[in-house]
Amino acid sequence: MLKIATWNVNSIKQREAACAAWLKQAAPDVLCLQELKCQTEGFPRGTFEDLGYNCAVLGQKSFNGVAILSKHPIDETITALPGDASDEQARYIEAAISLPGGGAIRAASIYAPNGNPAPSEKFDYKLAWLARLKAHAQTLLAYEEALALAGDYNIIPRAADVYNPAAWAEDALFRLESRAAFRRILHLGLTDAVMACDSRAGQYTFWDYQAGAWQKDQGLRIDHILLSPQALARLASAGIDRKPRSWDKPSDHTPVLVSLDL
DNA sequence: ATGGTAGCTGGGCTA
Repeated sequence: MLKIATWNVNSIKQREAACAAWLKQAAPDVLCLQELKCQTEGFPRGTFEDLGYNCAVLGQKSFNGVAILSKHPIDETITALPGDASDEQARYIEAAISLPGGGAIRAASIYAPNGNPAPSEKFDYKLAWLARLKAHAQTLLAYEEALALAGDYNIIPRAADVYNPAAWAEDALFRLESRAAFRRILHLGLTDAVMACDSRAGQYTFWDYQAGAWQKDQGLRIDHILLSPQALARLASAGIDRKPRSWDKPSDHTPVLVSLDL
């Protein structure tokens, strides 16, 4: 069984120990990380290599930053989302991974822009970035491989994925433009793995640090794993591990996980 | 009620 996970850690330096602890207990084959908030050279590579993971890292000073950890060999890495050579934000990394027995899977770690306030230049950047992601996803789907696009999409797909939809109607995470952009990506032929297994409301992946959001379970489902048809055909289970959000000094996000029969 | 928290950085931005 191949386990692929995604986790926005909100600073890998603050979350290095938690990340190592979670890797030991959940033992994913692949972990996509977002919001490293460190430069590539500052990534605590040794900690993860000691646990048996290869690391592909795209860092940036202060903000953003994405990585892919893999127990299996990483053959090829792409460190930019095509479509805008002037975009310097570290929000996308993709790896082709060889599996034991001769198979392979392609995985991307995605950190989509937040986009608030909306409307604004930030919101325009979010929508443009999502359009680039759609174009690239179309390219990848043409390979007809097992593919997982995993990460923090900063999009609440449905009203059932937010504790108070009315309060979030004008937020960049829930605006119709954002949800439409997400839906256009799905319509290429990708499947939201958690929804494919269980479409109930309240499967949150993020709880704000403020106002006791975690204690009141006032969360959002904004972290997603999208699968190609070849990966979906092998989907065994998908879910959210809430435990790390309850730990001391947590990230505001918690991991999302899929198991594939590969 | 224009707060409240966290991280990076060294004042303000991002989320």
